[in-house]
Amino acid sequence: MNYLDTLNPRQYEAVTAPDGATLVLAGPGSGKTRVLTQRIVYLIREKSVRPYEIMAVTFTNKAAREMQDRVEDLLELQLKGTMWLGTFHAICGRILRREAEYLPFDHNFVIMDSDDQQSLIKRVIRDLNLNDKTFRPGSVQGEISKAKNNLQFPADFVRSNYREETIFRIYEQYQLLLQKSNAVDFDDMLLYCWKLLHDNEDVRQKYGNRFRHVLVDEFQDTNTVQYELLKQFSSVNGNLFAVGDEDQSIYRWRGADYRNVLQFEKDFPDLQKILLEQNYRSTQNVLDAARAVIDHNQNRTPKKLFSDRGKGNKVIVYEAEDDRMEARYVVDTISQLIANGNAKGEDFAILYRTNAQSRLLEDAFLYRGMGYRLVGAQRFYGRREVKDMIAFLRVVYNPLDEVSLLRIINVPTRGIGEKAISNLRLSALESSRTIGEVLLDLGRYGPDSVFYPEMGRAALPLADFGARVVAWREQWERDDQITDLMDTIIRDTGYEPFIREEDDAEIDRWENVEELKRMAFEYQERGLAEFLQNLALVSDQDTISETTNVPTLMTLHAVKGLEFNNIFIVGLDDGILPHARSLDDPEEMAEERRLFYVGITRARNNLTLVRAVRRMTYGSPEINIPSRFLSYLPNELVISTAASFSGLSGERMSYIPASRWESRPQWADSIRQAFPAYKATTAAAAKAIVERKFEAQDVVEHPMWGEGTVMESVIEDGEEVVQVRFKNGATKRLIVSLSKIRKSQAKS
DNA sequence: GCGTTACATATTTTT
DNA sequence: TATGTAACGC
Repeated sequence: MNYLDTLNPRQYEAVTAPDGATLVLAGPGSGKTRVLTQRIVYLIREKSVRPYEIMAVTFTNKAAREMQDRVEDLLELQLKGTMWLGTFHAICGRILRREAEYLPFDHNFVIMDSDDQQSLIKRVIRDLNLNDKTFRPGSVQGEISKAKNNLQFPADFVRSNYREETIFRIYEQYQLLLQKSNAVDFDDMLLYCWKLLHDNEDVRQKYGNRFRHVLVDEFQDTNTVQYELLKQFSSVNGNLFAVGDEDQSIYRWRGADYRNVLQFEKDFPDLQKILLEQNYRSTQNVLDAARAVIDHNQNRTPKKLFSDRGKGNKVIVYEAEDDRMEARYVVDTISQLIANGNAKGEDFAILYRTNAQSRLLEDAFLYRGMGYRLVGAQRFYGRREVKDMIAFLRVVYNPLDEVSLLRIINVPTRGIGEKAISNLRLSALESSRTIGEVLLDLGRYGPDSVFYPEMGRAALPLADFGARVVAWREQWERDDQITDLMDTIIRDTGYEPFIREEDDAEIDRWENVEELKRMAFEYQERGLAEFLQNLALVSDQDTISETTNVPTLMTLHAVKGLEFNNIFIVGLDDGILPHARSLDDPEEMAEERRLFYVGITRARNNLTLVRAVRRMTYGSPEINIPSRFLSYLPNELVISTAASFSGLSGERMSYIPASRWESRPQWADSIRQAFPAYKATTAAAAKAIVERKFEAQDVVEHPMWGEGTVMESVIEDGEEVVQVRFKNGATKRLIVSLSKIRKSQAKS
C-alpha cells in the first residue's frame, strides 16, 4: 500500500502541494502531524529533495524527535544529522555556533535560561541604583524579551518616557553583561540569528540556497522574530510550508501572534491555503462543546469540525464543595473506572490552568495510593540543587560566566560574603577583567597574586576557592569525564551533606543531584561542552518518563498536541479559568477561551469539567463563581451534578441556567449518576479507533533494523505505536500501520 | 560573615 | 502559601 493512500483528499492535497507557500489550517485531531511527516517523505521520495535540503521547525524537542522517528520509519532511512529538524532555538543555536566569527561571542557560548536572566537583570537594577519596586525584575525581563521578539536591539529600543528610557539603560547593561560572560539568552538566539541572515548577504545566500524546503509546525505560535527567520530561511527558494491552527494559539504572552497567519497571506500572495476539518480523534459531542466555546472568539477562520465517531457521551460538569473535594472527585472517579475494568490509568489526563492546582490532586492520588505522572510543575532543571551543580560545571567550562560563578561562589558557605564579592568586582573592573579571571589568578598564585592584598579579610577563602576551580579545570582538561568531575566537585565542596540537610519529607534533593549525574553519564563520550549546550535547550516536557500506565497531570499549556481517552479539566471558576489577570482584556479573554478549547479537544471520548465553590487562595478560603465558559455549553451537551447547593447564591447561578444543575445530596451519588453513561461507550469507542496488535516481549522483524523485542505498545493519535529494542542495540518508536514490522514470535 | 526571624509581597502559562 | 528580603544578634 502506498503511504499516500491513507490520506483523505484534503490531507493529500496538502502533502502533495506544489512548490511555493502553503498554509495548512488544521483543526485539532485532523492529522496535522501526519501531513507534515508525509510531506517530508513525499519531497524526498517523489521530488528528489535531499534530506539536508529540508528544514523542519517544531515547537518542542519532543515533537522534533517524534517527527524524525516517523519520517525515518516511512523512509526506512536514518536521517541523523542530515535534515535540519528541531526547535527554533536548537536550529538557531546550531547556526550561531557555526557562524560565530560574525558575532559578538564565540562558538562555545553558554545559554542563559529565564532564571539566569532574572538574576542578571536584578544585578543590573541594583548596579544602576534603581528601585526594584518600580522596576520589577520580572516585568523588566518581560519588556526586554518583548523588544527582542520584535527585532529590537538596545539601539532600536523605543524610548519616549522616563520608564522606557530607564528600561533602555537596563537593557543596554544587561546585554553588555551577557556579552562579557560569553552568553546569550533564549531570545538572543533567535534575534542574533535573524540579524546575521538579515545583515550578511553571503550567510543568507548560504542558508537560503541550502534550504530548498522549509516546514513549520504550530505556526500560530510563532512570534515576530520567528516569522522573520522563516522568511529568511526560505528567501531563496520560496518554499515555505506552514501548519497551524489559530484557535490553538496559546502563547501570546510570549510574543506569539496568530495574526502571523494573516501576515503570511499578505507576504505570499500566491499562498495556497488548505483547511483540514475532519477530526479523527473526538466524538461529535466533544467537538460541539469545543465549538460552542471557540465560537465566542472573533477574527478567526470559521471551521466546522466534524467526526464520524458518533455523538458519544455528554460532557459531565461536576461542582464540588471545595477544592479538596474537587480533587477527590476526580481521583475517585478515575479509580472506579479503572477498578471496573473500563479504562486504564494511561487513558486519563487531568488538566488545570496553573501549576499550583496540581498539589491537591497529588494529595488525592497519594491518599488513594494511586500512581500518577506529573508534567512540568517544579521543573527538574529549575531546582536549586540541579541549578547549583550545573553552575559549578559551567564555571569550570567557562569561568567568564558570571551568573553561574556568583551563584556558587559561596555555596556551600565558605566565608565569601557580600564584602568579598564587591572587592572581587572592584578589582575586576580596575584591571578590566572578569571576576572569574581574578578568582583564577588568586587561585593560581595565592598570596603572590597581585589581587591578593586587595581582597581584605576574605582573601584566603577566595584564593582557596579559586584554587579549587583551577584544579577542576585541570582535571577536566586532562580527562573529560563529566561524572568524575561532578564527583570531585561534590567531594571538594562538601555538597552532599550540605544539600542532604535541606532534604525534607517532600523532596529528596540529593536524589535530584544523582539524577543529574545519571543524565551526565549519557554524555560521557560527548563531553562537558555538549552536555551543557544541550541542557539549556531541553525542557521538562522532553524528560517526561514514558508511559507507565498512570493518569497524567499537567497544565492546559502542556497538553497541546496530546490526546487522551478521558479528559478532566479542573478549576472551572471565574478567576482561575479564565484567569483573573485576563478578565479585563478582550484579547486575553480570547486566549483563555483558546486555552479551554485546546483542553476540550484533547478528549477522545469523555470530557469532565469540574469546579469548586470554595477554594483556598494564598492560604485563605475564597468563594468562587462558576466559570463563565461553562455557560457557553448548550444544555443538550451537558450532564451536570453538584455536590450541594449550599454555596450557590442566586447571583452565582446567573452564569449557569438553573435547569442545568441537579441537586445531589452526596457526591458519591453523583458519580453513580454519571457513571453508567461513561461505562456504556468508553470501552467500545476506544476499540473502534484501533486495536493493539503487539504487546511487550513480542519478537518482531523489521526490514531495516532486523530483529527486535517490543518494549511497549501504546495508542497515540489513534495509532498503535510500539517501542522496539533492536538486536543492534537501537531503540526505536515505530507506528505499526506505517512501519513494516512483522511479529515473528509472540510473547513466550 | 552567618543564621535566624519577622515581615512583605506577589502569586499564569514556558521554548 | 511560599518565597524573598531586610534587620538583627551572634
